[in-house]
Amino acid sequence: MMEIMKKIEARGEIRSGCPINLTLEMLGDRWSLIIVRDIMFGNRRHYGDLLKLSEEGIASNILANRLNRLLELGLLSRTQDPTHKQKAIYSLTEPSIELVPLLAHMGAWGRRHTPATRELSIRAQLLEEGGERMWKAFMAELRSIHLGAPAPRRSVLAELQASFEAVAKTQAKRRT
Amino acid sequence: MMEIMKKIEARGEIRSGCPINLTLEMLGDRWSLIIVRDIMFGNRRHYGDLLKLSEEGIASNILANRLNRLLELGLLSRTQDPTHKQKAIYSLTEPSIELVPLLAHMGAWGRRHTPATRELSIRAQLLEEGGERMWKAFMAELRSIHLGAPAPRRSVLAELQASFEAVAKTQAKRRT
DNA sequence: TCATCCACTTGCAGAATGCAAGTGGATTAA
DNA sequence: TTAATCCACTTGCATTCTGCAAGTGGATGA
Repeated sequence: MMEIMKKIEARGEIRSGCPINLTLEMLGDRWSLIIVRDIMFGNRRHYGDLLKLSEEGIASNILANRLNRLLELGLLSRTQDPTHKQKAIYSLTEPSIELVPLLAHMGAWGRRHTPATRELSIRAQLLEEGGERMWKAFMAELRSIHLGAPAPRRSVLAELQASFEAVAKTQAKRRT
Repeated sequence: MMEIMKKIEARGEIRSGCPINLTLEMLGDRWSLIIVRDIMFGNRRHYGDLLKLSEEGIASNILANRLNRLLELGLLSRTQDPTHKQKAIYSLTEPSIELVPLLAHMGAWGRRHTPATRELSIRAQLLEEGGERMWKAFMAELRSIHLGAPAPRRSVLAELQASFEAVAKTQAKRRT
């Protein structure tokens, strides 16, 4: 926790000791949480995946910059992909896994107050309806995927993905 | 809801229909949520209050720009102060009042993962411990203050303020 | 062997940020 | 009545950030 902020502190960026302000200093830009979201819900683990599959079209230099920043802040970790010398694997850390409730609330708020598409909202809807119980299960699953913890029985990721694909299919039909 | 985003849509800023992304397009910068926080928890209702009492030292042009943006997005409303022809009163709207759970979570996360000061964390701690029950009561109070709804019995704002002042007092002693 | 993949980097134009100073009208204290 | 102050911003300007397009050098696969 203390070490997380040392870099930011060193940069002289801290404007106040308010926890909301400090959270915004770490994550309050257009891309950092988008990247965390893609790693968390989309299981994108490589730079190339994050770049090419990006729904919002992040620029390559911005992606590189933000990944480095998130590494420095301790919100991501980076390891070698054993199958490919040039591939790096980005993983969530405990602090970023604990962003699950925050992202769930952001999704819930966005679903109510922005023109989010049904296709891209279904995960947020499930997560909202699932409540804290589901968030806990999801966090346990993320700890298994990203931190090597034992795998839990329930796979929230699979549930979310199944619903997304079901909706995507009906939406595709509707479009024909 | 639809109208809220029309301005953003018109600006051609929408990058995807994901609710998390759209929430970030509205609020994902260094200052917008800080302003909402100050109006919500600090009951700052005038431009001058927001500027001079700002813990983080927001610049006057940025404040003006963000207030306008938040007005356009429907996250704030502006009325005349009847006691002073030049004074404007900024109020929260239903969408911004519904940011309470999000801000509560941000405070909770920040308390755990950033070097927030005890003095500025006490409100976040109370709000975290109070849980959804307290958030609901707080939102009812905000609807009374900002939207003219009937006043609820419980004043969460008073509770938060009392605790903050108690901590501020002991912190002041400790500093002597 | 050679095209492709990989994680970035570089150059550059335009936009956003932030500091300091100013604006003109309304209010208040002497 | 007059002068100082308050009020909600605005303006000018230097610095930083953003985002597009193109490129880099080494590893991989056909």
